[in-house]
Amino acid sequence: MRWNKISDAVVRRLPIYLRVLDDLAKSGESPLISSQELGERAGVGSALVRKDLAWFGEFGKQGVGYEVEYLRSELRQILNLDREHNVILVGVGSLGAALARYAMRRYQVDESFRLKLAGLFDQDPDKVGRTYAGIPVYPMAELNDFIRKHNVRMAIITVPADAAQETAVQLVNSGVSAILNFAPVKLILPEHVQVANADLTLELQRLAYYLPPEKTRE
Amino acid sequence: MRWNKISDAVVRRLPIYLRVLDDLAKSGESPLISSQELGERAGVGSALVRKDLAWFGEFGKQGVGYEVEYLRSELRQILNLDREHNVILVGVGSLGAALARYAMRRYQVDESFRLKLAGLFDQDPDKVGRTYAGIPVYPMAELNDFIRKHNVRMAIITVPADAAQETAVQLVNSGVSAILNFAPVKLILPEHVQVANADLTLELQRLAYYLPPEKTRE
DNA sequence: TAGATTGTTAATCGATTAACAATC
DNA sequence: TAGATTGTTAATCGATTAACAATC
Repeated sequence: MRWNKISDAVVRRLPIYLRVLDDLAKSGESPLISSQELGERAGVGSALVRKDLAWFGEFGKQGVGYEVEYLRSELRQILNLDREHNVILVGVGSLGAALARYAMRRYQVDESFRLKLAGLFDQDPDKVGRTYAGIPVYPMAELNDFIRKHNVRMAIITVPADAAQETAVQLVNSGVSAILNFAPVKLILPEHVQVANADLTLELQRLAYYLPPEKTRE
Repeated sequence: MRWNKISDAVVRRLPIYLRVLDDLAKSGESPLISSQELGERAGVGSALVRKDLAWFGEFGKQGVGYEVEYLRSELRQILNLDREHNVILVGVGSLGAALARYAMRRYQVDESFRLKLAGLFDQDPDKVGRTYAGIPVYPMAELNDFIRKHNVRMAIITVPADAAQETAVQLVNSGVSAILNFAPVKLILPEHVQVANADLTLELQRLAYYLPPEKTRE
């Protein structure tokens, strides 16, 4: 089954639904959920919930709702989260190191989190050979081989802005097709590569727009 | 001047335009830029660039384009980036500490970055009193006073998921109106509070959707 | 069966793009 | 003046919401 042409707006909501279902499964409140309830918890209208899910199949029962466990497992499959993926991180600065710890803990604690940080890469010889959260740092020269050997399709970029584009191209050339980019740079890459930007500066600057005018100190 | 009702889609692009102009100013390529060129560099259509800017005034000259320096300064004003803002960060785990270093370095290196990390907060007594990148960690009990005293309107949340909602409410009650939230939780807050979610798990799960089917090892 | 809720179609809303007169 | 590019209006596109027949 291939569902081409699902809009990104839809795909972005699927992990949100999944999270609601995970919470529900953990708390064991009810084995069933209506689009109404699911929408409320996800912050989305009920009609939109039904429409989003309907793109992928008929998961509910009229008059009843959706089975939490069933829908959960379907969503995991749709999101490819039913199998493990090796992920690498490039750029082991303080942010990179923090994310490595974060991802690793998550992987160990939550068995449904199937994204495995398999290796870290850095250009600095002083960092190569060290480990963070048990994950070794490799030199950039080994990037290509590592990606191919471990079938890495997903990568996190935490290198400085001026190295980001070059790093991304290397990753893509080696076979990576999904990138979570923390560098404040718009990456220019082939169409088939998916990029998620975690551009904190942009977010902070956007927030600043909404700040109220300076209150003069009384 | 108050421009109510500007859509968030528009506001999100302003910092992108600003970044392009900053780069241009630094490289000194040209004192003028057309909506065409600006759009290309920002990854946006030229008509949209003109429409976005037109919400706030007439910044260009027909037949000529936009003056880089002038438009830059206007955008900074619109985004409230022409004055300094005190920001606090709550939750000094490894991610929080990394972000603190990141923000502080940025503040020191780039004089046009006017967001100043004024304090860190943590519930753990062992962390209180320490400093990160020169910024002291305060106990949660001092949160309220600190926010009022330093006129803090913006905060970064890096506490664990189960503490995020509570933390956010405290911040808002003390006067914070813009939050960058790293906890994997949908915060429920009054309308007037702006929240930017940096939910890495959601981003990674979304990226997983686009991964190609597992290639069987040859 | 009666009540509830899905899946889906039609209506609405909002954002982007195309086009062009105004004008530098 | 001739050429270029803005600011803006109208057309298009896409996403969300409303409504309801189908059906559990």
